[in-house]
Amino acid sequence: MIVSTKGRYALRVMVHLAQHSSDEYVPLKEIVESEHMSQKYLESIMTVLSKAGFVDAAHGKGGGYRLNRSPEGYTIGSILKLTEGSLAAVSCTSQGPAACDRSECCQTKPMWDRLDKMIDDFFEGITIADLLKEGQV
Amino acid sequence: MIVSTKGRYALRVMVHLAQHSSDEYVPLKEIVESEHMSQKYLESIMTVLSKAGFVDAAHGKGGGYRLNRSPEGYTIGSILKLTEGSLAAVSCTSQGPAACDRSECCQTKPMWDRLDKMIDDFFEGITIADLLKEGQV
DNA sequence: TTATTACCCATGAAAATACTAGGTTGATCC
DNA sequence: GGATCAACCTAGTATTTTCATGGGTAATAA
Repeated sequence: MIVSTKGRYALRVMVHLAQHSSDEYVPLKEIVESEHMSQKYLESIMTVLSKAGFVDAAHGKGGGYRLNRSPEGYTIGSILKLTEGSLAAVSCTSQGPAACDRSECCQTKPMWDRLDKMIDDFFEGITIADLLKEGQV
Repeated sequence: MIVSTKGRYALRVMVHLAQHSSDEYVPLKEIVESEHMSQKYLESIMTVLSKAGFVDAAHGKGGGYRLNRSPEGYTIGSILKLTEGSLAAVSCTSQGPAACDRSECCQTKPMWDRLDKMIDDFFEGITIADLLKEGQV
């Protein structure tokens, strides 16, 4: 598994915010109800997104979260890297070159590097805006 | 993480067998020493490869494991699917369509499907023979 | 000042991962 | 036919990751 619920929830929340966009803040409670997620779990994810400047947050009545860019401004890769930490398909490549002491003689290392590159390109080539379109088949 | 040590060990063993090929059997002990792996852990992986008919096994003195096809006959995908069970990047897609009850309305599902397809094509397009070449840079 | 909503910190159950331990079966060599 | 070698089988276990839960605090609006 390359992407856990953490990253998937983050994406779905961003899509939800994009769909219900305007200048209004959307409270977490509403998202949780319509997407059937755990509120407490989502809170911890939203804090990360908020601290990283991906969303604006507002306390109190009428508060909640909202996007601060257009949906085109968020790549899937940027969101997943933030919430998942890394998108590496194997541990050999997730911590930089030093993670594997056999990297110089390992016959499989070049393949993992190519895979990582391919996955990174894939996610960096898709934005939240693309997901909105994709749903309207 | 999409590929655990289990699958990575399996690949490295297959590469090792391909490199030391002939009609001779290679005992696990030798592989473990040259690749620095846990013997007992590898045993459990080899049993899977053996039962699936990927390698021949022989007991006793002069025994061990050997490939029963040419290196071109093994795709990386076939080995990883066997040892890892699945290569799905997200749980939504790993158990077939039924795994996610929101798949019909989910905006992200088509993306996961495309990712899975891409990863599958990647691994099915590489064989053990390719890895042998890759190491000789 | 009360309701609402984000934020913070700690804890925990369940599953997956990466082994470890000890014994059994089958083949070869002397 | 006994010693040795190496695959095979069953079970257990420590560690880590995942996916939350619970309780409280801080900021904002009506």
